[in-house]
Amino acid sequence: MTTQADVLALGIQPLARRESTAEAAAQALRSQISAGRLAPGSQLREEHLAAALQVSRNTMREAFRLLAHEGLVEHALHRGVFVRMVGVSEVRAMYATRRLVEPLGVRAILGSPRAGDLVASLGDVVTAAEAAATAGDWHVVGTQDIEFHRAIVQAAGSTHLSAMFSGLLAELRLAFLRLPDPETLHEPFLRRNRGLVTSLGAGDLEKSLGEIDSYLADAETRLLAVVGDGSRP
Amino acid sequence: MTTQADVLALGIQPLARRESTAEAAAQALRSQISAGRLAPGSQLREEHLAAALQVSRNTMREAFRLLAHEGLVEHALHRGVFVRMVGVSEVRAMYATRRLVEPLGVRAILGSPRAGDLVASLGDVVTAAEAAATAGDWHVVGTQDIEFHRAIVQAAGSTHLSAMFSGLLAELRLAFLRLPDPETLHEPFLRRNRGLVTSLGAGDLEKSLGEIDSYLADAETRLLAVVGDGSRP
DNA sequence: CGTAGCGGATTGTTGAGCAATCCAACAAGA
DNA sequence: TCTTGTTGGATTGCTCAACAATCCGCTACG
Repeated sequence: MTTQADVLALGIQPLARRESTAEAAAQALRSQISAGRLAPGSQLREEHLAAALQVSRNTMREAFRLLAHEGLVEHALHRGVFVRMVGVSEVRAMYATRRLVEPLGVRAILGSPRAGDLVASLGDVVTAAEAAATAGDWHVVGTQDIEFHRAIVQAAGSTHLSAMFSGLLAELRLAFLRLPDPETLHEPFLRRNRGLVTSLGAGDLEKSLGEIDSYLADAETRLLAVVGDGSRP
Repeated sequence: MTTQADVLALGIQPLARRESTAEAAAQALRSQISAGRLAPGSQLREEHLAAALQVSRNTMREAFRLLAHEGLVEHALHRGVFVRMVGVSEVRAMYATRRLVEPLGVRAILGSPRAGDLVASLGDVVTAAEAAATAGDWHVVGTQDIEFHRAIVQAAGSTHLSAMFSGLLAELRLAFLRLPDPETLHEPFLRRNRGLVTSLGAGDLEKSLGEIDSYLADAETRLLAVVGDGSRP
């Protein structure tokens, strides 16, 4: 006989709830946006998209709300929803946040008893990115770069911080979309991420923090150079 | 003639956009929840509330989405929306986050050239809370306590962090609702907040961080003692 | 040149309706 | 008695059609 206690002891969790139609529609838009097929600044008309995805206008609106909360689109009352335009001020804000948050992850990693495991899995991510770079797949490199930093913040152990940071990274991906030449941006970061893994592996807190800081300063500068030239300065 | 540049120079902002009906409905529920009239765990039936607020069911559902994203209610597919139940694990997560984030604010305040102004306005908040305590209005004391810590995090200068923290504090208010005796919880914190203002005013970073840390440890312990006894342990 | 209206297009909101799902109560079987 | 179907009512998920409110580009006018 299995008691309720037994079930709990097994660590069984409530099953992942199926996705609603609105969530599915949102996911469809999400992939279109992150693939760059829906350009930043372009308007998403509910009637048009509802017809394309074969859902009702109301459901479409619900999907828009989801995306708006994630920061992927902007909702202007009575005017419509637009793919988020990431400008100079947004990039500045994102990197201000990263400068505050990522060091927390670095400190947590080095202070953790499982520091070895954490650094090893970070190394795996960089290795995957390096392989993708060799293959010339810069889109994957970008994805792995984002994954790398998400993992760092995750190590801080705060669900709230992780959730916020995931949203920030999704926003950041919007900025990456504006890059004419992904290689120029991502190639140097690959080396920086590898360097960070090395200094983390050596347990050198000061050097690790320095690496993060220079990574962020460099990334911000490069992004601003590109975004600043955009249609909306 | 007033040009667009003139307008921008004056710092004039786009007029406060009127709220949509859904937002208004959400606001109504928000105040009901934070006033404790909608008990945590209770179900919100769309048809019933739509009738009460005299909006359509669709609009009501949109309001639910807004609240769900804020973490005030939980949405279970095909089962309905429920006022968020804050349990032991949620409280632990909230304070883990606060322990990471609030020190960032404290460091930012002491590192700012406007440290004096910042500390002064923090002092005003505590003063207001002390006045409310004298008057026996513990609900206001709680509000000011939350405002105090929101201001600290705001000083870190990250819009992302501030937004996340505001959500966290709204969640925290849900936990406060479960307190049978608000005075017991809030009274000691009043003194701690005053102490923090003092050490901030003295420019003592170590002491300030210590104050924050002991405030958080104390608050977590007290909240866990109450929440742990709740219906959902 | 600036602006005040006009009209089409789009969004905001409503209400009704039906399918899908949940849940509590009951019935059947070991 | 305990477990396992089954069923019916209640509630949510989604759609559809319609109308009101609002925005925006256009035109005409001073």
